[in-house]
Amino acid sequence: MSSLTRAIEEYIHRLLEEEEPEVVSLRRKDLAEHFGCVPSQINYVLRSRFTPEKGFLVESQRGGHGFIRIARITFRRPQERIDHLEEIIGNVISVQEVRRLLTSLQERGILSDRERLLLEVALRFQDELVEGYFDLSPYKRDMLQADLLKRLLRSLALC
Amino acid sequence: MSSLTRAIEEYIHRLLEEEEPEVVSLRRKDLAEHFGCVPSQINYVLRSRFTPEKGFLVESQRGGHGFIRIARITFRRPQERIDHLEEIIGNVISVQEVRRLLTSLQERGILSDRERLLLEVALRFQDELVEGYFDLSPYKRDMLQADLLKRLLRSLALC
DNA sequence: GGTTTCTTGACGTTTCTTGACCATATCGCT
DNA sequence: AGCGATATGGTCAAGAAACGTCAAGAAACC
Repeated sequence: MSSLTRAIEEYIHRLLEEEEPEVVSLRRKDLAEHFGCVPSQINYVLRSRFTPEKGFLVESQRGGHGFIRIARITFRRPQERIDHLEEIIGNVISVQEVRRLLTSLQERGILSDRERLLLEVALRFQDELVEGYFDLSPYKRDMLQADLLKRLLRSLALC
Repeated sequence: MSSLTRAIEEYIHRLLEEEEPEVVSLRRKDLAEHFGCVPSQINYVLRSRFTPEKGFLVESQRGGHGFIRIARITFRRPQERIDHLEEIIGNVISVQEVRRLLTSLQERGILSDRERLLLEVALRFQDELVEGYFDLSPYKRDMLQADLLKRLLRSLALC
């Protein structure tokens, strides 16, 4: 009784691995039929799993010969990756968003297990400090968290 | 007899030991049923026993087909080595001393370049934060840095 | 006896699935 | 070229299925 969303996600990932230019094109209706679900389920999978934060771009076109095209974002220079990360993190980031981002980076092999652990501990420590010691508002805490995260990830992107 | 929490903790530890890549995935509801307790008890066990500081990463997802995944990152180490680690970092007070320890760990190949970088950046960031925002005395700042570094090193169970 | 840790349960939030209804691109016919 | 028909894909909301949070009281610890 595995999840439908996960099955579709894995299917698309497999397609991407096979394709050479790391782009796949597919029909929403066909894919939905293949999995025996409503077409809008495909949109849900794309919206939740193939986001820019996870390193994907999705384009589509309606009408006759319509299509959905999914591409991996690739970075030529480290600076591009840094810019992308900073854009995603923004000025404020919640604990949950941090989790998701780190999980994604780990899955993509950008972060090792131990590096992730260090990031988690550093973020937790700062959060404890800022909450317990200095009693800042949750919003301020999320701001400081974004700052720390950006700083840490930027340092890694450079080596 | 506060055995419930311990029983659940041991159960999860046993699962982790069986697994090859030390990761287990479980259903909160099932586990709670298995132990005849409320589901939130599982959260308590995870929060208190499977923290990043202790070398674990916990991820979860809500909603249909939700799950809780627990990964053990740091190696199992004999108690004497853990004691040894405690002995070394427990006595560290100044940032200088911790720096020396870091360099030594790095030279011995126990800490990677990237990991060292993360530690340095986290350290510097916290110091700037504490100095600029909260205006603590240099002595206090030094202590907080040492605390952070000790926490990070412990999480990796290095030594 | 006071403090920390544990246990429970009420209430909150997120994720997934489905379906009705909306928007738009292409084609074929005038 | 214009226009309707057809073929796609998009959005949104509702309901169900998990998991999370928080606070109060009990138990254990010192």
